[in-house]
Amino acid sequence: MRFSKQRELIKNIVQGTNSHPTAYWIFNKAKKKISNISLGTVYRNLNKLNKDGIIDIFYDDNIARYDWNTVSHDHLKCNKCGKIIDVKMHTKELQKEVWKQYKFEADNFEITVSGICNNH
Amino acid sequence: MRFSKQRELIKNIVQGTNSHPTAYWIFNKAKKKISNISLGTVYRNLNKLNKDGIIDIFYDDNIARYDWNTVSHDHLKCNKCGKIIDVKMHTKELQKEVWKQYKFEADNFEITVSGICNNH
DNA sequence: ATTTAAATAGTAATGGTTACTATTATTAGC
DNA sequence: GCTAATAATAGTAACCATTACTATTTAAAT
Repeated sequence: MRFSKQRELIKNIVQGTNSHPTAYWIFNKAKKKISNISLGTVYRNLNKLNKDGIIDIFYDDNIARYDWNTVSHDHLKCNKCGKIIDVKMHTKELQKEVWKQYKFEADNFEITVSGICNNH
Repeated sequence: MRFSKQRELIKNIVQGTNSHPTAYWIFNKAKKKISNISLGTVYRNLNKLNKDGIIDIFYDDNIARYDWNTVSHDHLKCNKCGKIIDVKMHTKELQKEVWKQYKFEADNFEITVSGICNNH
């Protein structure tokens, strides 16, 4: 993969926020540095960075969000303020449970917890 | 809400399968009974049935899937055959965990487990 | 039976994302 | 440093899932 200042910028934007941004948010942020950057470039690079394991993609309902945190983790989503908080849940018990009950070999857990965060 | 044979059909299709169908799949199935049914009608009624608590919507990556099972439950997704299996995980421990560690009042858990199902 | 408004079919529009293409820019070999 | 090869880009068109619009049909209350 060849260097490009667009990809470098996009990577830095994702790695510089905890806000789990959408592609469009990243695009607008990027435009402040490279005013004619293309939305297609943003998507192409986000996908490329994801395939290389540099960033993470997850879906909040039906839209993609990007995350610098590539180690498997979970999300707490506040019903009052919409904030999404990164957490790491203990899944060992769940893993045992699905194996015992369903003979399912789990290799990944995606847990989204909805509720009310500690700001309310 | 007024009766309509289209909505009745759509409800029966969703309630008659465990396959977690997409809107388009439901549309095609519905066309066999009402050949000129409109895709918009399918979407409108799926949303209406969901708002009335008759069916459930969840998102598999970025596309909506519909489920007759409206009680909170979780999914095992097989990486080999793509099959999505309904399960009910025990979330009491997780609930305690998010409260103790993050002071987050959980009211719903959405857990998707990826792995290999017992057909492989 | 008549009236009223909800629901529909058909189609256009929207929003997020991907594909295409001519041009630009990185990098390897001289 | 210069050139050649080709990866990456900007700009735009296309795509797909979903929603909105509108004239017409239909359920059901009077």
